Parts: sequence; C-alpha cells; structure tokens
Amino acid sequence: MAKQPKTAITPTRAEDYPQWYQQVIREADLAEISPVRGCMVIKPWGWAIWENMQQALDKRFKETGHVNAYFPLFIPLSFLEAEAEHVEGFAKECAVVTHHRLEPGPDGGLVPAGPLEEPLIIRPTSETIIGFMYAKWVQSYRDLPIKINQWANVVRWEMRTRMFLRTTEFLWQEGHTCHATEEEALEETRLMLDVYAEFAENVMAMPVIKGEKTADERFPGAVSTLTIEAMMQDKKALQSGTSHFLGQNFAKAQKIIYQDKQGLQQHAWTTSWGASTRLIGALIMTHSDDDGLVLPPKLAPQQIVILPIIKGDETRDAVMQYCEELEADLKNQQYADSNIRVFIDKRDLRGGEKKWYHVKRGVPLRIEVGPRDMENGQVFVGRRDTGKSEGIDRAEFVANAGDMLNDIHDGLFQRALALRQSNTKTIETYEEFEEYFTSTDEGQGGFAMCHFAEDNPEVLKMIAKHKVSIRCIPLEDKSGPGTCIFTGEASRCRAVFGKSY
RNA sequence: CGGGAUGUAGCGCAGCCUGGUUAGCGCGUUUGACUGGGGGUCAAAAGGUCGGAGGUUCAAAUCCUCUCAUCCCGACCA
Repeated sequence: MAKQPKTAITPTRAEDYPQWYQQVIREADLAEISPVRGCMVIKPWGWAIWENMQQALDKRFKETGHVNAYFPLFIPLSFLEAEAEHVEGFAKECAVVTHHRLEPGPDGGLVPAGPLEEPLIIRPTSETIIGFMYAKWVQSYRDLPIKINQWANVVRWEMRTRMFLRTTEFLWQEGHTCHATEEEALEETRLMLDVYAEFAENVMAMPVIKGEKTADERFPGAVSTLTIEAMMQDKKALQSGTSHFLGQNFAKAQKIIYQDKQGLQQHAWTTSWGASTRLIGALIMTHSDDDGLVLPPKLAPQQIVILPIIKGDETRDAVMQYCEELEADLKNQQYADSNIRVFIDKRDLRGGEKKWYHVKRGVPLRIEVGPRDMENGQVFVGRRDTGKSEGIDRAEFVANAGDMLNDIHDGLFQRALALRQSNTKTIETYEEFEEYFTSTDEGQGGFAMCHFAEDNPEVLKMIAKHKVSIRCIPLEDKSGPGTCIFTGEASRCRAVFGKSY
C-alpha cells in the first residue's frame, strides 16, 4: 500500500483553512478558475448541486405566488443614475460596455470600434431595469402586486475574488416585487426571508440566523435589508441570502405610480431579494471535512453510490447483476418527496480509489457490494457524514435508505448548529469583547451577542479595529433593552457581532 | 486598490542566492503483467517553448525591467 496522507485533503482545516477550502473544490471537482480574471468554470458536479438548489428554491418561489421572467443583461448607464444611494453602492464595481464592434488595429489584432452613444453597464443587479418596466406595467391598483423572479448572471467588479464566495461574474436569482401598500411589501420582504431560512435549514442543513442589517450594511437604496447569516467552520459569518424592503425609493426614482381605488396617484412599494452561487461556498464551509466535500442528501446529485467489488471474472456478472437489482430497488424508494438518486460506479478502478473518489465528492451513502455480501444477502454501507460503515441486511437497508438519508440531514444540521451555539457568546463589556475577538488559538471568537448603540460611527470604529462587523439584529431576539457596551448609551436590543466573509 | 507571497508536466514541489551538459523528483496518466473488501506491486512509456514580453550575457528556469495571473492579509462587497 502506498503512503497516503491521513486525510484526503491537505492542508487540513486546522492547518490552513483558506487552502483547505480551495482543495475541497478541486478534489470534489466542483469548479475551476478560468482564463478570465475573477471568473470561474462551474464543473458538472458543482453545477448539479446548483441545479438542485435552483429547483428547491424555484419550487418555493412558485408556491409563494411568484413567476419567472427574464430581463436584459445590459442596463443603460442612465438607469443606474436614477436612485442616488444605488449609484453610490454599485458605480465603483460596474463593467461598462462602450463599443459595439471590433476592427483590425494598426498593429494587428482587433481594437474596439463603433462607440456607443450611451454606454451600457452589465447588470450588477436589476432593480433599475426591472423598475423601468414595472413603471410601464403598473397603471392601476388592479395591476398590483407584481411578483417576478429571474434566474440570471450578474457582474460586480470586486477587488478580491474567491471561488463561489465572491467572483466577478456570479449566478443568482433576484426576485422583484411591487405592491400597493407598505404593509404588503413589508410582508413580502419578511416572507422571502423565511423562504430562504427554511431552504437553508431544510435543504442545505445549514442553520441560519434571521436578522436585519444595520444602516451601514444595508443594500444601496433599500429602506431595510433582512439577511440570513450562517456560521462557517472557521467561525466566520457568511451572509447567505438577503431580502430588501425598498420602500418607495425606487418607485419614486423610476415613477412606478398607480391609481388607487379613490382615483389618486400613488407610488408603489417595492422589494427585492436574492441568493447566489455563494450558497455553494456556504455549503462547503458548513459541512465539509478533512476528507473533502460533505453533501446534505437533498442537494447531493447522487445520494447513494453503489460500488461493485469485483474479485476475478467468475463473480463479475453475478455481482453486477446484484448491484443493478439493488439500484432498481433503491430508486423506487422515496426521500424528500422524490425517488432516491442512485448511481452505480462501474468503472474499472481499484476499490480504494473508487471509494475515495466518492468520499471527496461528498456522496452521502456508499454501498460496497462484493461476493461475500451477495452470499449473505447483505450490503456494506459507508456514511459520509460520520465516516462509519457496517454490513446491513439488503432488504432492511433498502427499506430504510430514505430514513438513513434523513438521519444524515439531521445529523449535519445538528452538528452545524452545535458549532454555532458553542461559538456564540453573550458579551456584556467592551473588555470582554476585545478579549473574545483577540484570542488567537482555537477560540478566535465566533458570534458575540452585544447591546449596542445603533447608527453610531464610534461603535463601528471600535469594532472595525478587531475586524468585526455587525452581522445583523436578530428578528427573534428577546433579550430586551440594555446598555451599549461601547458607548454606554441605551440599547433596545442585542446584535450579532462577528468576523465575516 | 494598498501590503505580502507565488507562478517549473494534470496535481504537489526541488533547482534560482553563487547563470554553463539532454530541467529533476513524488503523486497521477498510458501500456503490459500480477492483483483485487479498500487510494496495491513490478516493468516500460508518454508528458515541459520553466506564466508572458523585453533586456543583460558567449550562455538565462536562474540576474534586471515591465506585464499577466493566482493565493494570503487589508479596504470594498452576495
């Protein structure tokens, strides 16, 4: 046996977390950097995960009364200028299209030619162009609400990119709704946050904190921004989905006006909400271990992989047949309202190699079937989440496969929740706060629940020193009022403080 | 965009300081044999314009300049 590292991924999380993250992506074959700066190629395994996410989210959007549509990739420059805060937020990271053709250059090669009269920007988000269309579509209160979602790519020219977490181009969905009343828009904002949270927990097995962003973290142009925040295994926070109440800001800027029942002209109320391929990054950093990716069963492109163990040609056909029958039986079993996704890996690889291939890709259950199991009417089952494996009676396993996947989902969720809980601390003084976020070894902070003075630049300055930001004010916080640990002012509630991506 | 690091075979690296035969190693790949409940053994083979462009030199992976890209830290953000 050749010398192998103790873990499939080197370095380990403990040794070098950012490097570990890169390696997991490579070993699981999720994505690769591309020749285009800051942009990545999402490979079939990564894409299949995204498709499963899309499917689960899309189903929830439709169930809550939304429809899909598509708006252009290009946005006239003048559109972005409409909403002042929106401009400020996005202007510095826009890709701009200024020409519409190429011509042979004087020194060979091609040079841009045919300047555009008005430059186009590539959407960093679509509030402005969708708002423009909504202004045309909305005349009467009878036209409202409009609840549209689009699956799209967007471009934000960020300074620093990281695979899945922040790339120049990324994929997402953006929902844009338009309502007659403030209450209805607020309700929508809140509803979609709940959809994201439910998806995160029930599909991704990722516990999240629902909360509201403080003014400085708000979406440019929003009245309020709601967020789901998750804790990664390095104890940093990752914003995993956002839902914005835009008030009448965009409606006023873009003249989305309707005539109400009294015949009066009214500005509409709008919302927008989005979740992106960043969720794949969240998935990786929530569950994966030093042997690679760990997939929650509902998102796993293959939930069970069957590995035939062939020992010589005599038993080959018999084992294959046994595996195929097993596959057929398993495919008839249900998990999470659909048939279990099963794959037989028939490649002519050695058993060990094949096993590690699927371990690194995060397949929840591995079934190894050799002549011995066949004789005993058993299957040898390995669980990705716990690393444990055991022989199980074939019929029993088939009958319980769905339950087992369910158990894996719950286990992953509980493990992630336990990590967050054991790294969340209620903090009462600034000294304690400093110590919490300064200590270096295992305990380099996590989430801190603190009373704070809202919209106070002093507070922001004091926490920025420790590279900490206010992640959100939890919606379900019941701590009640207290005293700001930074300024001593009165505070109406606690917020989640933490380092973040 | 500031600070730091790195770019040599698919992956991980050595060589560079102190320029000088055909640029090495491990893993992987291909072929064959032996194997086969765990990323195996033996043998053979393929694979590199040393990130790119200039320069210094008789001679550059090695020295200099520029440039591109990646990674880390920061500022900014899904």
